[in-house]
Amino acid sequence: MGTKGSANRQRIVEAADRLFYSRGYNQTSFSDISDETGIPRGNFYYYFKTKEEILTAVVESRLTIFKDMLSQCEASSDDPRERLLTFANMPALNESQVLQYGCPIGTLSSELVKEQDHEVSQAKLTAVFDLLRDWCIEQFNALGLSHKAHDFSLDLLAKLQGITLIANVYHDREFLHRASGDVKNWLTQITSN
Amino acid sequence: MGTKGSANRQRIVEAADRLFYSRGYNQTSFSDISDETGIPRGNFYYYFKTKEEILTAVVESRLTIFKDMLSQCEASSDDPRERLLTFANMPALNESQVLQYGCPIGTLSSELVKEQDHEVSQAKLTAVFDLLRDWCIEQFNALGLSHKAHDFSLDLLAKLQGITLIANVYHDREFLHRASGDVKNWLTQITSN
DNA sequence: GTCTATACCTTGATAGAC
DNA sequence: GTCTATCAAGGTATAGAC
Repeated sequence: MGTKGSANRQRIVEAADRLFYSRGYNQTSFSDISDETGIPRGNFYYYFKTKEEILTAVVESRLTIFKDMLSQCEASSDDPRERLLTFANMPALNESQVLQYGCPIGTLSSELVKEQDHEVSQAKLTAVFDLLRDWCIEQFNALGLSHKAHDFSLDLLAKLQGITLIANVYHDREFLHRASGDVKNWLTQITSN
Repeated sequence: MGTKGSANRQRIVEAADRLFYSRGYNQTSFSDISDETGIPRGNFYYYFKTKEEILTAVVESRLTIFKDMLSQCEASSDDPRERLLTFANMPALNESQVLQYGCPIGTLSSELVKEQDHEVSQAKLTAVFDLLRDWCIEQFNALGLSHKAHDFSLDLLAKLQGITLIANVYHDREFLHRASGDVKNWLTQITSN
């Protein structure tokens, strides 16, 4: 296995992933990651040259997590309509995390757009959004809605980001589920003909 | 005038407001604010005991800005329906800022929910959301939709936050305006009977 | 490959002269 | 009221022993 297969490296990325999500990137220090993993600070630089490289690795890790999530959506049904419904249910499914910390890519994006550095990580983050958008487009295409597939897909992402943010700010479980239902109703409506 | 009327104090808050918006709270240092205002770092502590107090002052400043914005919405028409449409158009109206830095309260909230400190500022931030929500509720009430006023209001906030976040991530001006139009269509639909 | 020690800088915050 | 000098703590990053 290559350098990326190191057990320590993976433990660092996993801990950083959790901490970046629960505290934010800028509020997570090497000491925090060291405390969580038991790996001394100085040892990080054997695996990563800078803190941003850890960030990049975390974003890549989230990319594969979202790929797996999309695989689950595909496995849920052969019907693209059902797949989209499964997709739209993800925020509600991850209720407790969403209420506490928001969306793993939405909140991180909000944090990173504000900085002039981290261009690499930021590009990779946008790639995660692209992944989701393109997957949705495929589903809409398969439903014969190719003329509106792009707009519908961005709409869907915006709706989910919006209810996630409001549910997070208010820690409102009720709203999260009610609004998720509304999104699913909207999906059924636009995909029925 | 009270202590809050000091010219220097106001200059600090205004500079901090801009910087917190464009760089984020945690990424803005006293040195940054000092550079912008020309006021030496050490002098800040005459006006504010901690950095969080500056944050609180900034949030209070944004609260009054949003109050003014709502006043403009009310002045735009006597019809609550028109007022809501004016409100829904705000992200599109502030296009350039939204595309670059997102929503002034949405992004700040996302940043602050992740921290255990800043409870005071966080509470005041939620108060800004409450202000907007309650104003929307009033408009829906006036339209005879009191049974759905609360849900509609949260929906509206979520929609605007969602399109703002996606427009920000993608720096997509087209989407911002198209999706704003959709929200306004939705408003006309649910308020017509 | 792993760990310790440490350099160097910036941070928020303080003390005290003027 | 305003400013300079400085503090202690914590940040990222490096050097080098094992």
